[in-house]
Amino acid sequence: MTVRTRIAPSPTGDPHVGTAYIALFNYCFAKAQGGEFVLRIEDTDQARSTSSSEQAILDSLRWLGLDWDEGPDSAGAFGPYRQSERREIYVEHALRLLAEGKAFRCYRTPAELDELRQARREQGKSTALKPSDLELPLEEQARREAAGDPSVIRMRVPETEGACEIDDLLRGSIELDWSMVDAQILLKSDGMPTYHLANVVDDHLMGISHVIRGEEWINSAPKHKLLYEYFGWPMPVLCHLPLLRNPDQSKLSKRKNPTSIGYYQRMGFLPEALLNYLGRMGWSMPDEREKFSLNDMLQVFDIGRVSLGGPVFDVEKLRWLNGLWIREELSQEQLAERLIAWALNRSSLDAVLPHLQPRIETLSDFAPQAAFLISGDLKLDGEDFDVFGVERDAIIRRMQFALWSLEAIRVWGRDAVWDSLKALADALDLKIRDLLAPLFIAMSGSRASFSVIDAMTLLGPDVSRARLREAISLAGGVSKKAVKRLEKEYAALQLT
RNA sequence: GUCCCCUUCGUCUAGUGGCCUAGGACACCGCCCUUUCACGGCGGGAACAGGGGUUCGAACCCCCUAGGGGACGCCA
Repeated sequence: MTVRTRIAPSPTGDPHVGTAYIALFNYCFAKAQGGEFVLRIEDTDQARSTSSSEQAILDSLRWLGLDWDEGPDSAGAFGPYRQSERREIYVEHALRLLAEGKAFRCYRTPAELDELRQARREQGKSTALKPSDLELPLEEQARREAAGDPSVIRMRVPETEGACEIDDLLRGSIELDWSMVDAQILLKSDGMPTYHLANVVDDHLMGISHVIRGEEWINSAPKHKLLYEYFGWPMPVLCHLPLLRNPDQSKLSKRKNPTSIGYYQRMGFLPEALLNYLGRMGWSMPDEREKFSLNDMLQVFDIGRVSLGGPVFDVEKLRWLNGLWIREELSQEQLAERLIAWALNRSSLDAVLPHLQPRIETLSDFAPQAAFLISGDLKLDGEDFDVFGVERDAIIRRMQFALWSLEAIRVWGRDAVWDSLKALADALDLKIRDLLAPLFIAMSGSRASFSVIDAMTLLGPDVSRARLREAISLAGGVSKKAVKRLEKEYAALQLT
């Protein structure tokens, strides 16, 4: 048996706890039965993937203690790898379907697609576009081809009434209506495959027997099943896990909850405890123990014990569990080692001291001045942001824009932070000092500190962003409506 | 809007037709321990979404309703 986790690198480079959650269950399912657990990196979207964001994911999973097998990939190479390097494989398979009449070339422009979807919506039908909606007459195809217009390859899907039956390991049989299934793009105009093509081709070539993924994929299962049929390949067993939720029940998102693994790492959670907690999401030990190790979980793992309701990720309970691990599983020596490795090591000090040495008069001044770098919560409230002689709304706006700028940074570092904030200040026609002032408060909890740029560099991307999000919310937050308005204004700044 | 999935204390969950007067954990409250605060111990309030069936018997099986979530992209 071979089970794989597909991972899409996050554009902001911060590996999501949801990713680790899925990976954990894939890992346990495979390993508990002596199978193989392999990783697959999705990088078919150029906007998302960078080698650093991929590396961040691999590092996070290793930190948690999840290791993967070096399974064979579709080209016979080993280990997690970049899909873009194997682009010919997907092109080949797409052309094969095209030759067999199971796919077709589509020259429709985005504007045409909008129009078609709009028309269907007005008729009260689903917006799923079918081959008959999309396929142009041969002469027109030839004309657009000759004109050098871009084209994609789409799959042919049934246009008749009826449902596709999907078997789910946890839910049994699910019937999905074909009318909801659109003529999915398989190969984009840039020659890269979409998830749907890449996923099916890879899984087959890698001999994947079980696919355990998030619930959000249920609706596209018919496309995958159809592709397996088109290629004449056996279908792997599907298993859809519930989605992790915010306290308000919506899908876990960084706006409402810290979601990056790096954040929890930087906040001083033990990897064992975080993994343990994820193992309690929708799953339980047969004896209902709360604290267990990955190995404990492996010994008794039964995928049938997954409960289907979407679990809310509760940081309070995670803190409690982490405390249990610290108290019960670590000797004093081990705790000392953890602390040293976590923050009090030589290289952290070397990074901080250049900023503090000029500012301290006694060694004991070090603690209060460095406190904000290693503490979790800053104990701020909204009024802390009223000291600039600028209205609260304007402050929030600046902080939100700054957050978006910081989220766009791929490789975190002093220059990257500076460049992005300087560009933002220029675009807003603000002095950099005025843009940075509220960020000082957000990052350090005080106005008297060393350079906020340096502080963010030291705090790292996850904590910096989380503190800024927290500050925005403390200062009053941004309503859904306001977000839309601000997004427009931000886009209009034309930052790159 | 259309389709799909889901529904046990505020939250994570146990429960797969009789062991359920529904158990455990977080959080909360009270008491004990303690020079303080934690930790620890003991105790408390707190849930089967609603309505119909099936059955001798339903948290558990079926149907309807309601609520929540997800999906409807040249994102994954």
